[in-house]
Amino acid sequence: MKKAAPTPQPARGPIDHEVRDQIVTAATEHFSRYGYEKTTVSDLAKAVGFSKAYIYKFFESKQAIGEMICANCLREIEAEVMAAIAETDQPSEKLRRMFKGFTEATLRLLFRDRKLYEIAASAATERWAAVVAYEERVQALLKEILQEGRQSGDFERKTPLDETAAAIYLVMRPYFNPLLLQHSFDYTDAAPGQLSGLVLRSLSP
Amino acid sequence: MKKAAPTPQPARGPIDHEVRDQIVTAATEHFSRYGYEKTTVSDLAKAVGFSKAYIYKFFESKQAIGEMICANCLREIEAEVMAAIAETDQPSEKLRRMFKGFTEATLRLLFRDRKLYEIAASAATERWAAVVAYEERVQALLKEILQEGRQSGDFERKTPLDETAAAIYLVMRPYFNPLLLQHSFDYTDAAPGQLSGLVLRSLSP
DNA sequence: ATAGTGACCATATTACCAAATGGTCACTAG
DNA sequence: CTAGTGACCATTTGGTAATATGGTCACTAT
Repeated sequence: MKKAAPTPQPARGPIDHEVRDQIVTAATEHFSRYGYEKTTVSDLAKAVGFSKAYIYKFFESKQAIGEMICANCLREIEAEVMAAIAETDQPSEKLRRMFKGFTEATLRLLFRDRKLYEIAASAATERWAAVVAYEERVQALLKEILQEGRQSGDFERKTPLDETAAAIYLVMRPYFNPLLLQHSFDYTDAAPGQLSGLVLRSLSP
Repeated sequence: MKKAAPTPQPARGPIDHEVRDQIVTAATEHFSRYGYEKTTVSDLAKAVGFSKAYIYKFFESKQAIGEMICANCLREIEAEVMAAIAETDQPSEKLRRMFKGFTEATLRLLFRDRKLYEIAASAATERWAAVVAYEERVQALLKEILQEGRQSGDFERKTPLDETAAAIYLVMRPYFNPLLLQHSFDYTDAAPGQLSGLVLRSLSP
């Protein structure tokens, strides 16, 4: 019962085209150097060597370009966390790493890639498709770990899986949603540990 | 080992003075009707019938007045939640009510008293003394409930109390910090229930 | 001494207009 | 037909001068 995201691929023009990639590359460069707002579509056009109008043959809007970059960014974070998770077999340790990994990666986005954060913030506020998809994937990842833990006997099996997953997601959310994380700087050191602890206690059989 | 809050009573002039109360009354009225930013100190002076300069005999700044109002507001929320908690004896039910009560009260502040929310937001962002004190009181309340539950045998006793309290506080925080709550509207219905459930599972002996 | 204020200052806000930006489209070159 | 664009429009944004606001202080009246 899962409908396609509101804007799965509203892309214009040929999906697979050299110029499209050039635009994305230029946008990544410009957005992360000068920021999303400060970069104009004309800047990107100049960088690619075409006219502004041509950009719009490939992207519906500036936001659509931002959405690409943002999606890449989120995929990167996700990949990093998944790598950390894959290093261990214990479901409980996976949960801990998931928590810590997302917090650190999001934090890095906020500090190291300050400019890109700007996009992520807009994306989260306006609930761009890329963000909705990201959140869904994170929830799916969480559910996988939970199921694995249930099968291995590490986690309790009484509470409905969906409820457990939803609750744990709510616990984690403030630490990988950039908007929320912003208001939790004082806690980012201790929170992942303390909260994984609490969550794992709640999962004990 | 608890130091006094950074600004316990930086109040100017006589603490107990009719005019001070009049100012607070007028400020409550104006702030909740027109908003904190839109209300000028001169407006308050006019409402009270004195000159603007006289206001400053009682308050160090406009923010100090806002802090008063904000503190009242928070005390009200707190009182309401404490009343709901006092209705039951079961520590687990107390926790549930605490969670639900704070969420609903904060939500009401956000919607019904939209104008006052403006102050609460500034207060939370800039960590005014009133907010710091409020957070400390909430944590203390939480600890009380936990200790009660431990003594009655309802809650586990292995995990250090301070750690349990800190973790649960982190779970609750997004729902009674106005800044965070703002980004969680989609979850305010389900979250208190689901999260109390998770927390209580983590507390089971 | 106490209750109270007008006049004043530095900064923040507003109001306004010119320039810049996101976005479209009819059009040309090949 | 395809690749590409200059000219154009409505809306934002940026800059700036005028105004309003937070805050102080020397001062008066009692």
